[in-house]
Amino acid sequence: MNFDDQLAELERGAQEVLLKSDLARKVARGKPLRVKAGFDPTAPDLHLGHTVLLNKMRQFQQLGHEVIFLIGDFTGLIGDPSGRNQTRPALTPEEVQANARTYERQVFKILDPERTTIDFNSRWLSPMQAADFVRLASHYTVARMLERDDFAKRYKSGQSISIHEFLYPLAQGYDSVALKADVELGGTDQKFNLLVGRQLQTAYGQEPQVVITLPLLEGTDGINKMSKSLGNYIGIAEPPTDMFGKVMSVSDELMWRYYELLSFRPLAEIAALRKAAAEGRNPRDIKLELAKEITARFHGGTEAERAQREFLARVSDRTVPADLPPRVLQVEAAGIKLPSLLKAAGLAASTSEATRKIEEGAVRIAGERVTDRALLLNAGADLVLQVGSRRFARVRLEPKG
RNA sequence: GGAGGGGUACCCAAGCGGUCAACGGGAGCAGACUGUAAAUCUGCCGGCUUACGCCUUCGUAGGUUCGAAUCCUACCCCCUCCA
Repeated sequence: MNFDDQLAELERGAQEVLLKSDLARKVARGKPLRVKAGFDPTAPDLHLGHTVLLNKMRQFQQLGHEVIFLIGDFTGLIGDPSGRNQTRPALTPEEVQANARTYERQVFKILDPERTTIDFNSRWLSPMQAADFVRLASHYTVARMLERDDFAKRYKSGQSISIHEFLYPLAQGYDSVALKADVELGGTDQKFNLLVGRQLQTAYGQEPQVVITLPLLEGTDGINKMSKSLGNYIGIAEPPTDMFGKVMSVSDELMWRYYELLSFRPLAEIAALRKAAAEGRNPRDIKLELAKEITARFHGGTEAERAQREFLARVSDRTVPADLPPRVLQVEAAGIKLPSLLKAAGLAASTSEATRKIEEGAVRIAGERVTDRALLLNAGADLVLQVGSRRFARVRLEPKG
């Protein structure tokens, strides 16, 4: 890949590159760059939102650069005040290690293990003496600290800012010094912290790192950023059919955003897809390709194909999934009433809910809509139950005792 | 340390002695529509029920009352202002 293409590739999808000229100069040297990205030691359940960053790291790797996956176990003690997060409970070293292993397992679906170094910032931050921290703190000013938007807002509105919160950006910035980072990647919400790194590197006599911020991916609702707590996420460890279905459930508009940030396709190809859509190609088919690409990334091509077939069968043709694991339920000799059965099969949270769903016409047995809430099912039956278009169960009823 | 405000179902938020399982909004679920969605419209949205009803819920624990989310007492928690 030539120089210009390489630069274009690295800037793809980025919100900001500070400074582009620095990046060009560093790349032009032809030596592998040290690319750093920090991760919180908590919440090791990664979702697609996290992978925007990982994808960028991967791009660097493909161009021959070295990536440092930094786990902020020390800074985790502080708790990032970005976006006014609550103080997090301190994790034990064992928990941090366990989380790190979970990260590794998930992260190497995207990153190249050969070109990835996993590191912990406690390695250099823990041994620091109080005097070292004083020295570190001397390189930054209160005025600059208060430039950060959330600090500024809180200060202005009279909300408290603990001194230790100032230490977070400093510690994170110092990580770049310790690692001699050439590039640091992060979400747009990290911009301030990343820039502190540049400042501190200069103060410690190093060449400042290039800061690349990446946009925060919207969740499946298309409004809020993807997050586990909002329930609008697509986890990278989710089963293929769920993953496929969730990608398909995003709006047409959001699909293009996902293409831009999650697909590995060249930009030219994506442009071609847009053109096709504008000329009347069914957006559903374009979305299928996206869903397949993403599912294949985490589960392999075969599973992705299967998930697609399943999706089309279930949603387009409204048939039940092929390989439902059968469940055996014990029932009284007199049989079991439908609402109780739905609850026992895990398709409804309560018999009350089950009753409502039956009356709403949402319940099907073997594909046939059932509206009789008093329906009695007897032992010996082998049933495929369905609530709505998404919840299925196969149950075999056996007499109790 | 002083003064004041508040804790209601998943979230926000009304209610301020009975008509309250509790207005309204959001989220969620379902039906219709569709290209799978999104949007829109409609319904549901504590539990149990042989559908007649029954049971539990409004920070916690007591009390007053025929009757309390609503009044009283104590306690716990949160917030704001002053110091």
